[in-house]
Amino acid sequence: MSHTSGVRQAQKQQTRQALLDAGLRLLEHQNLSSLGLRELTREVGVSPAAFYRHFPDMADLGVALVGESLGSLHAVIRAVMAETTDSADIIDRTVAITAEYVARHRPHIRFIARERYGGVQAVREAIAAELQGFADEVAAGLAVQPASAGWSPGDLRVLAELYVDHMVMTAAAFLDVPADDAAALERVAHAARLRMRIISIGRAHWLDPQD
Amino acid sequence: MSHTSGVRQAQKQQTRQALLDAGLRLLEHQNLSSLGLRELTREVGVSPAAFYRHFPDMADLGVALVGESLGSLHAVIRAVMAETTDSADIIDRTVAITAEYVARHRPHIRFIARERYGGVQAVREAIAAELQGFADEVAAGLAVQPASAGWSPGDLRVLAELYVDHMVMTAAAFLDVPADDAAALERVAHAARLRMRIISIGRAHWLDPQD
DNA sequence: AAAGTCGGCGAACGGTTGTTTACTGAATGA
DNA sequence: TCATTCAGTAAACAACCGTTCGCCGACTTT
Repeated sequence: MSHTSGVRQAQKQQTRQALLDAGLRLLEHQNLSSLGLRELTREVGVSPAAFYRHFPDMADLGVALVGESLGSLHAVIRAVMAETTDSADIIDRTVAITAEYVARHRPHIRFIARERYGGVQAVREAIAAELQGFADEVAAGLAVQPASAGWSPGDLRVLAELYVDHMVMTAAAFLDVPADDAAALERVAHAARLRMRIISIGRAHWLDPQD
Repeated sequence: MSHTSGVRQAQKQQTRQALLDAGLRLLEHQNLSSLGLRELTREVGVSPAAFYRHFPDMADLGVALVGESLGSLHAVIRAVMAETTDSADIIDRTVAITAEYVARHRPHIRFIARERYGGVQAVREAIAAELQGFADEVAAGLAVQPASAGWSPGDLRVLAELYVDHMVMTAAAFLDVPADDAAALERVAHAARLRMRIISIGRAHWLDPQD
């Protein structure tokens, strides 16, 4: 049995993290599948061989980055869903939170957008699994809302996925905007709120007889 | 002044097309930015240097592929939008057409999905421009519909973009399904129709006072 | 204090890459 | 018919790639 917090382990974690950080930095302008092992270790300042002490593969580093990028979002989503207030401003808050999250984790989100349909299967699958997890949480949150009366579980799941996809779509739109262009940011946010309202109204009138 | 249809030109076009075809084939399982020039020419059966007779760049070949992939879609979209029938089955038809288009142009669509947020800027921009063109057409189609009364041009544009994004989203979902798994295809189609109905209902009730 | 563990290093491996060069030979136009 | 154009070639270039190897030296356990 070894200590989990020895100097050894700490130093190892440190260069592992340095690899992840440098990877994210380099991936801001290129694909995971075109990121070279040597290119990465050069950026960190370690020898190429050192890479293998931490990851067997570049794909493996990618999967680790997915966890780092999306892991902290679960808590955020849960927090948003917990506010059962059916009021209108929940849309505004959701969009604002999305904008802030993108602003604060720009490289992470860019990485996710790039690799969601990228060339590395293991990474694609990791992202898909994470997004499905989000959809699960959203679906659970929707299920307890009064507005969901009359919805079949399957249809509710589709609605949850629509919300998640919309969130991803919004995040990607924020990515295309320079972080300091307030006017453009507001335009994107306005469009996002508008889309969300359309969806919410559609949900509210789903069971209307005339439709 | 040279003939545009000489034997010379025809043969050149032929190997140019061979390069595009081979590119699409190889890009089914990898990124554009990780596709090697030699890898491509090897697949076609020409010398590496021959590539430069047709494209200055790999990025340039990518842009050409974007045109080939999305160019023929304009006509399809215009056709769908022309059916001003506000009836419910226009949704079913739209989804069916999307499914068929994906089935018939699988590698093209996969390429677009991969490179939409991929690592090659010129290609990203080409795709974005093409999608904006689609949104223009959809917006124009929506504008003449009675259901659009009371919508500002800006909001109508957002709605059009939502429809286009939804189409892309649906196409990407079809990509993840093996082309012969009828049950899974129908599941995706069902979800797509459901999402589109939610959006359409939201649109219809947009101006309701209670919302 | 001695023995063991293990993260990082330097060097070497065979192989691939993009690009340039001077060339050939068939289609072209006068 | 003869000169010209030009798509495609073969060869060479330096640069870079991922991966393996044995070794070192600091930390860790006994």
